[in-house]
Amino acid sequence: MKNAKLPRTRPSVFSSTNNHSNPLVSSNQIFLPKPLEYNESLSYRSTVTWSTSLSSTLQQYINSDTPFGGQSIHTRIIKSGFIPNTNISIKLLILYLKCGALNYARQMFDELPQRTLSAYNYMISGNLRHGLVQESLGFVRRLVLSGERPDGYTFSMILKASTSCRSNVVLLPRRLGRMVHAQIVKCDVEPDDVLYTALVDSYVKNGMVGYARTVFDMMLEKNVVCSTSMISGYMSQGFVEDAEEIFSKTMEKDIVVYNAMIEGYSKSIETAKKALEVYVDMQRFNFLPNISTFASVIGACSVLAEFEFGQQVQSQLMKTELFKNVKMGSALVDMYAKCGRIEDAQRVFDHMPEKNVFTWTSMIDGYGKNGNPDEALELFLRMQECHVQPNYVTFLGALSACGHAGLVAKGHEIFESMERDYSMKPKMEHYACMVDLLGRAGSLEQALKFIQQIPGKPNSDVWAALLSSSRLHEDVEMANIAANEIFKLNANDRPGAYVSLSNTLAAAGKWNNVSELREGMKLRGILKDTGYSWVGRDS
DNA sequence: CTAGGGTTAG
Repeated sequence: MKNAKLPRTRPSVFSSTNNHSNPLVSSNQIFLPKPLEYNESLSYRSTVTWSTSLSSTLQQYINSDTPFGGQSIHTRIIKSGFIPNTNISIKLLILYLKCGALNYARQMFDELPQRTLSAYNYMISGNLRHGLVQESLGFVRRLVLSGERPDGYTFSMILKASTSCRSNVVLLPRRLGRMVHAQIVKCDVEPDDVLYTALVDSYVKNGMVGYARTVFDMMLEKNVVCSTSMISGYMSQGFVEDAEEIFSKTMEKDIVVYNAMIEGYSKSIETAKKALEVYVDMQRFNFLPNISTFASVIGACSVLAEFEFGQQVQSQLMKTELFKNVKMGSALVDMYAKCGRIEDAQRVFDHMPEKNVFTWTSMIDGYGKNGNPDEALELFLRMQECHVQPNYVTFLGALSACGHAGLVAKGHEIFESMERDYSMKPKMEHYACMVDLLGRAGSLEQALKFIQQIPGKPNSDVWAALLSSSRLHEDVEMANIAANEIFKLNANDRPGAYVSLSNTLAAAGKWNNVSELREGMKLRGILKDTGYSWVGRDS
């Protein structure tokens, strides 16, 4: 297969799709000039004319919104036996990239007489834009091996590739960002705004806001794009005031930067009210909310349980075409459910033309949390009847519904069906849910036994579930076991475990033990005399 | 040919 040549006459790249029925495509083909017919007997001069004509026709297809029709030009070239020059080959390559016909683009690339830096960059960009990160990085590799030196375009795409994928695709992206940064310096590439922004974003996406800020400060003029990255970075680390400072200094605001603020604010209950303010504010400046705006502001309403504001947002959403969107519907269902407005959630749910696993999960979880676990489990069944595959969050919702209803046997059944029927390996969260289920029902011994048979090391969530059940049932001995396991595990969870344990002791009237515990915690440095401070910045 | 934003749990 590796050495397979292009067919003399190609099958349509889009034979599987319906593009020929797209009226835009056909009308486009009428308006575009047809290249001259190639004739073997034409003079050299005519050949040049034909090439020029082909080249400009291809360019028009590339520039159009409907590049698909351009493939017919390639077919005609092949049929005529004409050997296209490099210019035309590159244009065909760009055309195929734009169409998403990446295998054809690759073949055009491989057949080029010489591969220039820009040809590499086209391949890197095209593959990246169609989500093929591995392929894209493969061309980076080939570029480096060819001895050609990458330029600013290449570097910004490498950074984008490393941030647009999950860590297992590129090894250690956290370090990769640093390495690329070093290579940029080494290759003597003078970064422009775009490359600076890509660097800022790469540091931001890896949680290194300190480095991001350093690069950000190196830019003489901060544009709205890099400010947005910086804002998202600060927001994701909880540095709200730093984000606000950048936002206030951003002169030419656009919808994306507004959305970044709304999204950042919506993450915590303390700031979510500001998310609503920005949402109102941006509309005063005539920015119409788009799909991201709606998603974030609906999220803010969920956090605040502000269903009345949510209703207004919904009515604005209804005026757009976005109300049909599954993500929007799911966000609304979730919002109403989180606000305790389960009948509103159900109404949105019923009117949705299309539902996905997110929609079902939100609804199931909503019923579970609003004191109707039976309905939750009923929905869980109906979802499976509708052939929607539950995911691991759905199982958490179903299991916690069982926990709230005290349906221990049912919980076990669902837990077992997870692996048996869906080949999904339970995660620690599911084990924690089961411990909660058993513990809540008062079977603390059984919960402990369950923990002991968990494959792998139980984390502090699992022990915390046992601890809170112990507290619920005032089982001091079990609370001690659970809290001690947490003390051994995660420093961040110690204060919480301490509070829970000392409450259990207090509830059982064991005041001596409470003060003993307090002294012991101080000695071990888990409890400080003054308040806690575990807020730290990176770098 | 290069840069920024969006749904589900605890």
